[in-house]
Amino acid sequence: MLSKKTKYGLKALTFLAKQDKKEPIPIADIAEHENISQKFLESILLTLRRTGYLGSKKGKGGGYYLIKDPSEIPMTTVMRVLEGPIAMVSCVSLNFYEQCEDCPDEQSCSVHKLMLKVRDSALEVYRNTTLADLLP
Amino acid sequence: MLSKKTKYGLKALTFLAKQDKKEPIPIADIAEHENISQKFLESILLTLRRTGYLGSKKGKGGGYYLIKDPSEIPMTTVMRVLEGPIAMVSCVSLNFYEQCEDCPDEQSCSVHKLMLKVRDSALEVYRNTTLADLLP
DNA sequence: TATTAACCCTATTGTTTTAATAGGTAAATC
DNA sequence: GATTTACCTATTAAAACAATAGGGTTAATA
Repeated sequence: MLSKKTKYGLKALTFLAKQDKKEPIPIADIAEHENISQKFLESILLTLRRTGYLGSKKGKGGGYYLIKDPSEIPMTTVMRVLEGPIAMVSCVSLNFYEQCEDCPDEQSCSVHKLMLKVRDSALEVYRNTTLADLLP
Repeated sequence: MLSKKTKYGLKALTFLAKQDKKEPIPIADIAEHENISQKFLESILLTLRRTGYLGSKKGKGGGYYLIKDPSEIPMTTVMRVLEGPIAMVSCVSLNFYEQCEDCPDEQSCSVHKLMLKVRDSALEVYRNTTLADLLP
């Protein structure tokens, strides 16, 4: 299941992408429009800033805004930062690889084989989908 | 992340598929060969029986065995029984659909849009992969 | 420079899910 | 009828999740 963190993060990004003017939007505004706990959203936006696609400005008139055009923001980055590894098992993860402790041989492991396919298909979706594709 | 339940279940099915003779294999044997807690595996195999692909026999000489050929066992069924819905959000689930409580309009929801794509791609993998494809 | 409104950070808590354990029941075989 | 094996119920320990609380810091504005 998708975590609420990711769900809220995506909704927040979409909300920012929909803004006409690219002025900073306060957290409180996003939280209200998307029905998200403000404090929770705060931490999510902080996390999202690590993607480099999201900028923020402090003080009066401040808030969050997109640095890049939505069409330049791929879901691979967003999903990895919010949800973590795209792979369902660490032994098929590109960015978070770890050997399975209980698995004697990766090549002959059925779980490995299946999850490799699933990862590849998910990756193709995320790579070919940008924030712009998610707008109404 | 894939649950251990699913991981173990897949390993157990693969182990059964690899057997030359199709005689029942006791849980204890599967558990030992695949390094799985026997009690945990018990409940997993019970769950898997609901797919209709797995048979069991009690008493001496009993155990679990595949009813169908591995090539006739698609991953869609196995994954749904073990891991639950293939969709990452209930509003895009085919078999476990539920409306999101916080979402005013599904059609315009960015999460819905993205997760629909992800579901479709995962579904394609699971539909086109049988237990036979996972054998070494 | 004082104020304001926003971002930033740490810690805690309640809930749910997961992974496993324990103990007993039912059925098949010898 | 003793043994073997699957079947069922309940409990628990640990982890992850979703939020809450409270305060601290920063930077515009007046």
